[in-house]
Amino acid sequence: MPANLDTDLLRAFVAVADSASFTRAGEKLGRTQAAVSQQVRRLEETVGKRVFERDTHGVRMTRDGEVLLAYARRMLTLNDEVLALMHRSPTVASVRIGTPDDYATMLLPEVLARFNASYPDVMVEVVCDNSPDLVAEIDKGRYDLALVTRKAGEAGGELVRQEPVAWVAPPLDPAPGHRPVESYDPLPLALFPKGCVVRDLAVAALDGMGRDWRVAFTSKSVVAVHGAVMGGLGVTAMECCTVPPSLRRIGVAEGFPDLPDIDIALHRARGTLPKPVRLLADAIHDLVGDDLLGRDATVDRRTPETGTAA
Amino acid sequence: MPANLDTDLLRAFVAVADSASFTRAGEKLGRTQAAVSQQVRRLEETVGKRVFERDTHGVRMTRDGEVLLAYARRMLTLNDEVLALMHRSPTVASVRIGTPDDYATMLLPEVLARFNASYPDVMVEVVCDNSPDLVAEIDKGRYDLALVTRKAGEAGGELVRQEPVAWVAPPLDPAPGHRPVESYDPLPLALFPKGCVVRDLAVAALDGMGRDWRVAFTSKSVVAVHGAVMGGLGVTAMECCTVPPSLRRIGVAEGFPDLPDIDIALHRARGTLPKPVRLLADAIHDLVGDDLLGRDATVDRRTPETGTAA
DNA sequence: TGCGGTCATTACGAATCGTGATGACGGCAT
DNA sequence: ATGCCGTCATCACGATTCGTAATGACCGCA
Repeated sequence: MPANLDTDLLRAFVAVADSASFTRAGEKLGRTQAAVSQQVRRLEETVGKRVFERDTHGVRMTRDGEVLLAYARRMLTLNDEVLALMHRSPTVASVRIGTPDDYATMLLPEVLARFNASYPDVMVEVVCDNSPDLVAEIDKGRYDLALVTRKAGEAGGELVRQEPVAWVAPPLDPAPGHRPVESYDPLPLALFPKGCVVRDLAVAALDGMGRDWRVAFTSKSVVAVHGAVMGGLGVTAMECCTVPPSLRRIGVAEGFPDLPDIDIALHRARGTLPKPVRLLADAIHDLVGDDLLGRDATVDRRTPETGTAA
Repeated sequence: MPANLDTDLLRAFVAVADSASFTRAGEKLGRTQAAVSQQVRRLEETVGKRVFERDTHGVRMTRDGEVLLAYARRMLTLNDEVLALMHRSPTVASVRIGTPDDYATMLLPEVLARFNASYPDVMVEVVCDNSPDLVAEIDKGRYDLALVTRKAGEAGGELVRQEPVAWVAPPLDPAPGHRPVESYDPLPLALFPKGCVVRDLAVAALDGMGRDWRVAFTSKSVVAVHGAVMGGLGVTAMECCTVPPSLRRIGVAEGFPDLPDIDIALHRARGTLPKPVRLLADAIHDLVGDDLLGRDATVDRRTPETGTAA
């Protein structure tokens, strides 16, 4: 609906305003005086107002011209700024990856550190959101990559690795007469908000065995969930690779249902991806998929049954 | 030197960014998809960077594209703003007049009041500066009119009226033994800054009769000079029409030299002036030139000799 | 393997734009 | 008064640009 002011015309207009002369403006612009005259005329036609009072011996600006001049200068400044910005600085290679908070905290730092060691020029931007939203938005081009959780065997994205999920409880309190929180009924849970795949698995498993539960704590932040469990607010379920050593895994021995593994999947934005993006995707496959991370000495991979036998 | 980003191209670029599709952007713009494709290509050529990663099934923005997008939006916002501004509001008739501080204070208010009564729709903007600067700048189009002082009979501008200049001293102090300030030697003067015509006349006249003087006070503001004289800091010279009744005129009786009249001249900007400007110019000629102002009962025109005879 | 969607490319015709010449007008000097 | 020089406006023309329509290449999906 609104017309577009041709930037060339604005440039000519400003030149005339500055030099108070069509002829000198033409010289400054490398154009003929006739060209400048026509440019100003065209500009005046599109704004619908006369911007200069011409006369056989000079040029004066009208009030409307002064208003336009201020805007024209701002527009040209932006024009020049962005051109300088684009032209000087070589495009910095960057990758934008979306991932849930837990992977961003427990999985990615190691990957990014190693990746950065190999490709120090690539800037990586990590955005946290829950997995379903990430999958929905990657097709809109908001991310180059998305490392998300999906239910085992589902479609969508490339499988990076399968990851066991464990129940996690606070450390045992040696005080006499203390009842562990996992024996409460209904069972208090510290969970991620709705939309989290592991949350769905956990409550489905509890429902399947007829165990009552309630949500005692919710946060999108994995460290907050850690803290809540550590503080005794409840138990949680999370991927083994995100369980800190200070917490205690529990399982069938404590009367908890087995939880299926989940997939850690990598989605790529559509289209031909820039090289840095492919490089980071490869690094994720290599480092996350090859058991190099999150399964080392501090957090071993033993199943809860063996690991939590009292 | 810097290239110009065609606003049409920016509009197309933003449309593509918003719709994430060349085809839909084309529909939104009323163009063909092919046209949009070429527009984006041209834009990319002028910025020297690829702004979209295209692909057979969609479009994603590059990092450079995001930078450009922010600027493009700002530029288009300015574009639309100024067009709305220019298109909606009818040009308000306005006149910009430059004049020295003393006329602006003592002469113009009356003129403008009467002018406004006849032409209430015309907005008058008064800018104060000293006469030589005003004359220099009116040719640059900064003013429509300039009402200035010039030496009697000089060229430049239209003579509005001739105005006598008088020496002005503080009221007499009846206290016994008090010496009037005009008898001091060197004579203390309260003057306008350099560039003021009356100032030049005054010091030239004093120098011509060999009287010593010093500048005791300087201000561009006529009321400040009034105050300085009233406070006894010194004497001054000013056009009769700007002498307030509270001050005392002096002249040859007190040993002061006669001062030549000065001209009050009206300059017009070059070119064909808008009607409101011509109307105000006429009003100034009528009201200032016809002795209707500044020479009435409160400040009469009698020469200093008769007016200050003790 | 075709269908339907994407964007890119091409050829061509119309519209635009800048040039160079010319005209009108006013100031200034002769 | 008259001619000269400067201003901006106008005009016709030629080169360029731009948008269209048609076509092609490619990919995902059924």
